[in-house]
Amino acid sequence: MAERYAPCEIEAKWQRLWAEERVAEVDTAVPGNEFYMLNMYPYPSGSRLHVGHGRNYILGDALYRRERMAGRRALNPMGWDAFGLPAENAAIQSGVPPREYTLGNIARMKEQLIALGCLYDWSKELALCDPAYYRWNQWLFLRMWERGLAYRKTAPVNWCPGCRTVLANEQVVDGRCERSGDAVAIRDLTQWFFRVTDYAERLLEGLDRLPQWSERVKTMQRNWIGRSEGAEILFSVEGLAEPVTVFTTRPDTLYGATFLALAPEHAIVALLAKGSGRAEAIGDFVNRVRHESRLEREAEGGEKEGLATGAFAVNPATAEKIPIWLANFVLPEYGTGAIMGVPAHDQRDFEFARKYGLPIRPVFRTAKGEIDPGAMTQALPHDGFLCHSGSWDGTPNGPQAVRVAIQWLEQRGVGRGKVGYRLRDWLISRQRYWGTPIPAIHCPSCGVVPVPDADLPVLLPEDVEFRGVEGNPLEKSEAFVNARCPRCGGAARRETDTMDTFVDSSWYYLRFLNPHDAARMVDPERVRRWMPVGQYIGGIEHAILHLLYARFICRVLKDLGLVHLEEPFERLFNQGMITRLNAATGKIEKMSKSRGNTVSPDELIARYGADTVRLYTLFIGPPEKESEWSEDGVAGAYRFLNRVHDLCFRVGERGGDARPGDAPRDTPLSRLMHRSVERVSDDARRFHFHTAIAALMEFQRGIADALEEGSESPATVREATKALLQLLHPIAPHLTEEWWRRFGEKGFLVESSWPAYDPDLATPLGVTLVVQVNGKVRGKLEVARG
RNA sequence: GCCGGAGUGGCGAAAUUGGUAGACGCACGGGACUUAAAAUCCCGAGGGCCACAAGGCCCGUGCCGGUUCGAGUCCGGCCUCCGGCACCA
Repeated sequence: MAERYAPCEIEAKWQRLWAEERVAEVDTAVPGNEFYMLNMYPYPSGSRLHVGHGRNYILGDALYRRERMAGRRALNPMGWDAFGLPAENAAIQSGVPPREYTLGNIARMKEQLIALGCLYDWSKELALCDPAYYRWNQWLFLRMWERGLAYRKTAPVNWCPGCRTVLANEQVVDGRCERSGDAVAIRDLTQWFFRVTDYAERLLEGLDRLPQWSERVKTMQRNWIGRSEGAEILFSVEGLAEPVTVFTTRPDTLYGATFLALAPEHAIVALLAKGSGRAEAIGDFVNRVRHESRLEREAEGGEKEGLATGAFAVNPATAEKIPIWLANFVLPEYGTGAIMGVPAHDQRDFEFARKYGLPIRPVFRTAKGEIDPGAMTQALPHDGFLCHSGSWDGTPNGPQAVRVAIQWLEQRGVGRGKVGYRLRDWLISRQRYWGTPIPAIHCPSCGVVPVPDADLPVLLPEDVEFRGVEGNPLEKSEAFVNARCPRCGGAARRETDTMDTFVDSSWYYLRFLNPHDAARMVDPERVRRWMPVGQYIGGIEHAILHLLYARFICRVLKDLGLVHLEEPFERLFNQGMITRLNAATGKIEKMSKSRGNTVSPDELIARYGADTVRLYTLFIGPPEKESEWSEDGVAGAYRFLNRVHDLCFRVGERGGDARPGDAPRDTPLSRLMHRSVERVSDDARRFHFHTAIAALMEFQRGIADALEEGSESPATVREATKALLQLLHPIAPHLTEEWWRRFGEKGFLVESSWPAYDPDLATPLGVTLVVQVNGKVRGKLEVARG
């Protein structure tokens, strides 16, 4: 009579034993070559605390176990990225203070992770909302400020007049506040930035040294940085002392520039309006464009809107007066916020010129000759040879033409070659309570003054109220806001902006090495031993922002002499998201708390056990792909574990006590074993646990059949069964530990060595030869290898 | 709109390098065991056509086209869905 598989008892027992005997403890002082950790950052949901899908954690844990079994050093710490909007919104909605809400979520999720059998080294646990952690955000900020890498400038924000607060883009729906429904206004605020653009070139170059990152992510990052070579050209403006600077990638088309277009936000607009006699029309236009929400303005390839300022600039090449326009499609953040309009050769400029009756002048002559501008229906390609371009005439299109133009500009002092980037500086200010306070003090006489290191951390006050209608609660805390100027000692006002949570998550991986070090941010010696992170796992939604910021901060730390490396993550794996139908929107969306479509693992664990949940989660499909959550296959996963349990029981009953080496080497079952070890090892290496599981299912069936038929020696069956347990262990750790011990092994299975295989025995004896005629299968032959 | 990715049976999927499309599961159908049911085990199955049968033929990896002896895989053009977003001059 077979024994029943009782997952709850087995799992509770092993979770207790692992904790008591401290399996996961790894001394960071010991050099190692692998370092596993988990990305805890499902932006933009903002919540770093829920167990939404669990696959991230199970994937990470399975890899960690595989590495341990392979005898390689691995560290599996857990960090909680616990600042963010959801905690603050929860406070507003329910009255629970953000800290309480956050710590409660951490405690609950920790329980869930332990219940899933994840082996974290809890001695290295971090919470990023802990002052012991965020004080180092502040310390880093001060070092960056000293070096000019942190600075202030104005930037527009979404302002909700009803809530008297700044809204995240996510909170603006159709130009209205998602909570109050008020129309959202654009306001200019002076805010803090990190000068990530100074690192654009280094961030771009570094991608070439990351062979173990997917091309997919590297391409996205390259496009995001958006390097483009071109030139800045100075256009003098009638009646003004200062010229307008324009960035263009095609300085060679300068002779075809028939107008200038400025972003309505451009600093010079106010000056132009003053002398123009149409200040009112200009003011209206600027206002209108600025109140188009950013999304509207940037979306839908929208309608080109423009207004002539009445002012004129001089084209430095032709010496002609050309009109200065304002245009909604020129963005203040890119380049210089001003462009030269070359309608003959740029589609957007062409549409704009047609709409407003501006001249179109081709400056390239193609094989077909010149084209009548009036007959054009779209912009011409840059093709052929320059014409109508003075001394540049006859230069062929391409880098040469650009060089000729730049040389000409530089000789006359009206422009220069320039590399432009699409990347913009990182706005880190948030007008919110639940984040790292920015360590600055506004003094009426000394200006903006840094908080001295000795006064860190600047603590978030706890005695604040959340009602969601008075703006940032920090501003209401007298005890927080009222400060002494560190320089003159006079009464001053503390900065109330807090930091973007991406600052926290940009360096936490380093902190796992010295989580309780009160004296310094990072420990360079341990960094030298452990870094870079051997394997980083995170959702594909972080392909750009988080990973770029983390690479940026790592470079800053290197420049500060704190770390020796520029690239923190040697190998990157981006798992796809688990999606699920959102009942509220009727759409299939990524599972996230802010979208309210998460699934808790508790119920499934209670019904089938953690091993089944892990097995099923990994069996869904390839982890790099997104997949839609469904529980249809859970029962099948459970059945498989039952079969394994049953097999082990029967082998234990009849298997004898064969010793290693007793088993004959070359039998069908031993060949299957070697083949299975090979398949599972290869699949696990490339994160394809789902096909590894398929191989394990075939392996289990093979052993069971051999046992049933009595075709193999007890020693071979027992050896194969133990190999099955080892291969299955990263996926279903509890059941496999249980049988490993029952088969008389001492110590933990997770500490055993990963089975090796003999390539000769892993190769099938026979091969199928397929006969194809014209690509169609016409026959098959079974033949012996060789 | 821009950048990146995906689309294969009723469903999740496999095919790592251009060479047997659908492994392994779910759901389903049939059978064994049982007084019965559950559980378990065994068998079946992409679609269509021909055949009493063994078996044979055709079609089939989102759509249209191309390269190749041969395409799920490579190339060009579309459609739909997902992620990111800042009209990139």
